[in-house]
Amino acid sequence: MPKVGMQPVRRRQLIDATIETIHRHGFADTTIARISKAAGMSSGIISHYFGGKNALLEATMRFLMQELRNDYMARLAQSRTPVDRLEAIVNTNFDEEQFTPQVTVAWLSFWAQVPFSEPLRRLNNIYFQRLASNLRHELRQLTTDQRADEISAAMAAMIDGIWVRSGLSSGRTDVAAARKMVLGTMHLYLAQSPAR
Amino acid sequence: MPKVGMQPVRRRQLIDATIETIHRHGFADTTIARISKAAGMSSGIISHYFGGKNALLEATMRFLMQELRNDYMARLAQSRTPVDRLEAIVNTNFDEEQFTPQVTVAWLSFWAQVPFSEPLRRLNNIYFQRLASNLRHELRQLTTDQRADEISAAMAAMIDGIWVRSGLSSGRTDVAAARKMVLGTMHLYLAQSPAR
Amino acid sequence: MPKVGMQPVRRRQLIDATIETIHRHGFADTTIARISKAAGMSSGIISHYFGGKNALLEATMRFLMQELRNDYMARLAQSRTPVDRLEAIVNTNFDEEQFTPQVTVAWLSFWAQVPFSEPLRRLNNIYFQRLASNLRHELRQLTTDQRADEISAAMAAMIDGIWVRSGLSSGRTDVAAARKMVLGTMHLYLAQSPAR
Amino acid sequence: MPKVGMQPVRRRQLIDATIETIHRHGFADTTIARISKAAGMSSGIISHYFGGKNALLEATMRFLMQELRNDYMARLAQSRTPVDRLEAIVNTNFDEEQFTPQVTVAWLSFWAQVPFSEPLRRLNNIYFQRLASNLRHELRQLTTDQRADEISAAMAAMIDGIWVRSGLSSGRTDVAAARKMVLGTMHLYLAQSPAR
DNA sequence: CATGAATGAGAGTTCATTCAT
DNA sequence: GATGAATGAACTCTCATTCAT
Repeated sequence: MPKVGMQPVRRRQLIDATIETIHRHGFADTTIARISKAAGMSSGIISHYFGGKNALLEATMRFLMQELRNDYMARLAQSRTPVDRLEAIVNTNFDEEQFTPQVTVAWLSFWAQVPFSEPLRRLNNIYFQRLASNLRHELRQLTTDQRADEISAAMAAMIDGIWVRSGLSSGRTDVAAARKMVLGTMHLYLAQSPAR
Repeated sequence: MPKVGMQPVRRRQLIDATIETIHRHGFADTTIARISKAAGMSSGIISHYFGGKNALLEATMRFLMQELRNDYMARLAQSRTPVDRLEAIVNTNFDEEQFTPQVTVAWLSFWAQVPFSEPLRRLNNIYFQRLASNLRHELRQLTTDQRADEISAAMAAMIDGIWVRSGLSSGRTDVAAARKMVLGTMHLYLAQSPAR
Repeated sequence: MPKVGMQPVRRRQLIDATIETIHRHGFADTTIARISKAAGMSSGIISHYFGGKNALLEATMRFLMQELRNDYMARLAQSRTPVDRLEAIVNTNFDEEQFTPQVTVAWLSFWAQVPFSEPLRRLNNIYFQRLASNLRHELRQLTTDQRADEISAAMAAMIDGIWVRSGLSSGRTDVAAARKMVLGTMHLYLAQSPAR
Repeated sequence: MPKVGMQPVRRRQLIDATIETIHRHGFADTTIARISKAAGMSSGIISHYFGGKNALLEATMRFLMQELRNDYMARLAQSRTPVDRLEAIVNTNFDEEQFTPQVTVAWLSFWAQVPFSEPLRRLNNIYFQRLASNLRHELRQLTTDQRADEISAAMAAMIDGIWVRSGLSSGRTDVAAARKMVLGTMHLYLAQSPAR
């Protein structure tokens, strides 16, 4: 009997190889041949496990989102106040493990495809909505709904802006500075906002 | 008799066709055949005028930057105070003419290529540095150097974040709201900053 | 305890699945994966039992010929006169069980491969020679050798022509009409032939 | 300016190369690479002129039908009586130029695809209907409608049967014998039929 | 100056076969 | 005996580039 339970392992290996390949060669030059070689497997394996290149790319983006999600849930468990949870959200988006050139470059690549791929668009909408919803929910406990929405929008734009700029810079971006910038802006806004 | 001075016209037509094609089909599916068809010319013309596809893409990104630059220079001529000029910078980045889905989607595409194309990286660095430099220069007249740098970084991140999010949303983004968000944040920061 | 005598059963199941698959997807799209799935077995089983895809296809064509042969032998046992036996030959070729879309489409597929496969060519030659030989043997008892050969050739061409046309038509061909056409032609020929 | 008017020449060259390749390697092993090599051109040319392999195959079958049609029209122009025209039909189907191993093997290949390709099915239906219609039209001037239909069916089956058997035999089939067999059967039938 | 026919390398995908279990 | 994971060669199609006209 063949080895059982290899599926999740192989899928994970291929997703890692995809991130690696996007980072090294760029989305446009991320080919099946390069991914499978990076994973140390044959080219046929991708169709075998994912059905095709696009499905692997979607799975990779979904995986990146899930990593953010997992990180957030872990941090959330240790947060008690709304401000704690807002910090958890920001810290998740600038986690030392996730906020690497590999990952930010991959996100940039996916974002460029989003307007032309329905599955990627759907995935990205989930990310956008989840971030906005999480921010709004906590902010609304601290100030008026309208003000909370404004602050949420500003924070979300700033977070994504830092991600883009990180993808575009060579070298690692300063995680602490990024957190400080977003949280600093938030506190500035909150200080000027009517309490709930 | 050959037409004289057609070169700039043809080049401009091809650049417009490139932006149009990126917006319609995405960067990956932007082919020589599609661009030349959109421009109503033959496929050979691109090598003829630009030497190759990549050179046309670089010229297109350079053109987009130049448009921003031109717009900024025009607004600058009418500005007297540092705050006026800061508003000019922000308004330029959210100009009704430039801040369209066509253009934001094109920028997103170029950004995704930047980490893998030396010419695009150079072009983007010019954009980044110019924006930072312009912002810093004006802000330093209003507060301390360190504070000015912080505010400049926050504003730049926010501007790029709004651009990304605009490229990723279908439909046009609200220009006035974008301006208000960035300038609002700026004024919030300045209000908390020591005057120069 | 391993099951004994499974080999013939498995082989027969795979041959049936092959005919089914050729009929459903066509020869070109008859893959190992499809055959084994239709048979409810693993893909490896075909190499296991037949050594490879081609050997299975040959075995399938051989099986179809054998079915015709068996049918003919059964009918022959009940025939007494040359004309009876000629009718047996024709009826065998248009037997309700064999002369189905499944089988005629499969024959068509095999015929198209015959010019390029030595094993299939050999098998088909057996079919051709057997049919001609059977027809000739009976006809030579009714008329001159030369005339018998002419009639045999005409009948054989007509039989194969009806098979082709049946494979090419959707829906079942009228078995009775086919028999009547071939036997009618035969009797027409015989009526004009010198008796032996 | 590029050469004009090459399109029909190139298309014809590729169709010839397709027939040649089918005859030499079989339908299943008729690849773009082999066809273009046989035509002395690059592999990309097929997509350029036909849009894809399937379209080339359809065009090839259509070409073979058209050749038969042209031959028939030429013979028809010299025919005066219904029997003359019936002979023209038969002679067309066993023309020395058309009835070659190359062509009969190609037809066999197409026939095997007909049940699985809508375009090929449509083309073949045209061939079938045209042959039947031509035969019936002439025969109905010689005997009753019902009898004419019977004779037409018998002749059509015999013609296709001879084509199949020709494709399956190595070496050329005797054209004269084929004509004699079909026309002989026809006259036999007509001699036994009530005059109109 | 401008065309578009032609090329051929490289892409994603399919699939018969192998073999450890 | 039987499985199905894994391979990699071969396929069709795409496309940037070249160049004769």
